[in-house]
Amino acid sequence: MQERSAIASSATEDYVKVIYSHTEWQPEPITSSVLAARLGLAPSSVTEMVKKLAAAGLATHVPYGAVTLTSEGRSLALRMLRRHRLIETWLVESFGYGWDEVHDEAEVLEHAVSDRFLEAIAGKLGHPLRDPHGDPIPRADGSVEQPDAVLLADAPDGFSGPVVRISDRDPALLQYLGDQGFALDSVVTVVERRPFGGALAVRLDGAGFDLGDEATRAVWLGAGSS
Amino acid sequence: MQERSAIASSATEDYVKVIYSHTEWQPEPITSSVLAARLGLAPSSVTEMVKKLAAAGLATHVPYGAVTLTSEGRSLALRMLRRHRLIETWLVESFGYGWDEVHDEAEVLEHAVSDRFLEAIAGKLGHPLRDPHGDPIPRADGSVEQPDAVLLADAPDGFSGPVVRISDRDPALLQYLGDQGFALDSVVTVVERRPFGGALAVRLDGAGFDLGDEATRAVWLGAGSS
DNA sequence: CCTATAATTTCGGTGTGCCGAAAATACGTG
DNA sequence: CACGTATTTTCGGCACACCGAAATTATAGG
Repeated sequence: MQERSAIASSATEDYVKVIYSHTEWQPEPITSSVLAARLGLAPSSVTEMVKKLAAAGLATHVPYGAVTLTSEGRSLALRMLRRHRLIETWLVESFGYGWDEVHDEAEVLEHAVSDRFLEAIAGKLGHPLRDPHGDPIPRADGSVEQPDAVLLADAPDGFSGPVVRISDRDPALLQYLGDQGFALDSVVTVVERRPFGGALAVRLDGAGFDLGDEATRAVWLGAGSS
Repeated sequence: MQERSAIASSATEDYVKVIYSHTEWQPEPITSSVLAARLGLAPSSVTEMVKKLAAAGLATHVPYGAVTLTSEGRSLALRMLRRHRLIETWLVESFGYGWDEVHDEAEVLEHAVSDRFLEAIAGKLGHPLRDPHGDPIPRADGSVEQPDAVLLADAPDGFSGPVVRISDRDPALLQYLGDQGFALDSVVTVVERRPFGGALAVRLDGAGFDLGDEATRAVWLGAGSS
């Protein structure tokens, strides 16, 4: 029998969160090198730490292969995502942070606040189910509403639908998209895909512009029409 | 020339805060063993860490003697006290925490929140100058209003004055005093000092009771009358 | 002033989490 | 299928902050 839910270190919480987050966007499990890149660490550090996660019963690891979470690891990850996203929502709603400014603050606070405190802010916010970027906020019991959505990069020409989610990975991109008028629920229409891997022409609030590869792979559109 | 204000570790912040706090109550500088006791650490750990504080230009240390802060150390300490006390105030005002419940949460958050965040809550609270225990909150520029007050243990018989400060060191004591009706600004009158180091009889809101040594050395009364 | 006791420091050691360099393994291409 | 490249792991090391045991220094009482 493994150690039953010993208190996880801040590092452990970060690893687990990143491992889980990856599967939110991509079905394939994450590899060491991607994990290292996301965490900004050397690959060797990741290998070592993943071994510890496995020893703690939070992850399983095929040597030279992928890293997967156990159900215990997944539940810790969901707990951390709930914390991160509730805190982000709260910073925007109650403190006037912009959606491009919340990430770093939430990154620190998610490890620091108590459950009591967290649930207090959840209550104040009316137990929201999505954060300022449209990311779903797991409930305290670990259940999540995964919105079905199509990546803007994958949307067919003519497709039109509301923005339901925007990746918060790159604050600069968030700021740029915000400046262009992108917001949750604003309706985007795919006008034309420029040939040879070029930009994607879209229309938003009547105005049209081109989006590069990075941007179109960071925006999800909800149920719409072709 | 020393390292100019490199970012202090959480441990450093704690040491400096405790060293400073001690001088708030007692004029003599703190010794290693008291520091160790306050921090809940082994004396040997403290010796070692104090050496690092000295190397960082935050403290000076006479071997086998006292630990004192440099002006740089003092300013870091004041910064941490401002954080701690603002957060405590905020937890009470905005989250319904009791004054005996805020300490642990604040202890963690004080190392985690950004300056931007801290000043946002300071603004929300109207830039208060004292926390729920009556402890003075340093201003952002490092200045502090030290209320002049007399320790209940030192007050003469017949002395009467408002509670201006209660030590937050022992949550259980805070809870007890709260239950007895003690609050900031409630007026306490010293009735009689029982002989042979006995309890102190006081009167509060018409009711009278005896307080032991520990309690009378945790309560300060403001300008009053004998 | 000298000694017993108390406070402090030194010393060797621990756990966590990180790194770079070198070795091991996997994988695509010819 | 064999070989070169890319990925992953192993290994030795480091910084931080902690510990207990042993050695050192301070201090109070006789």
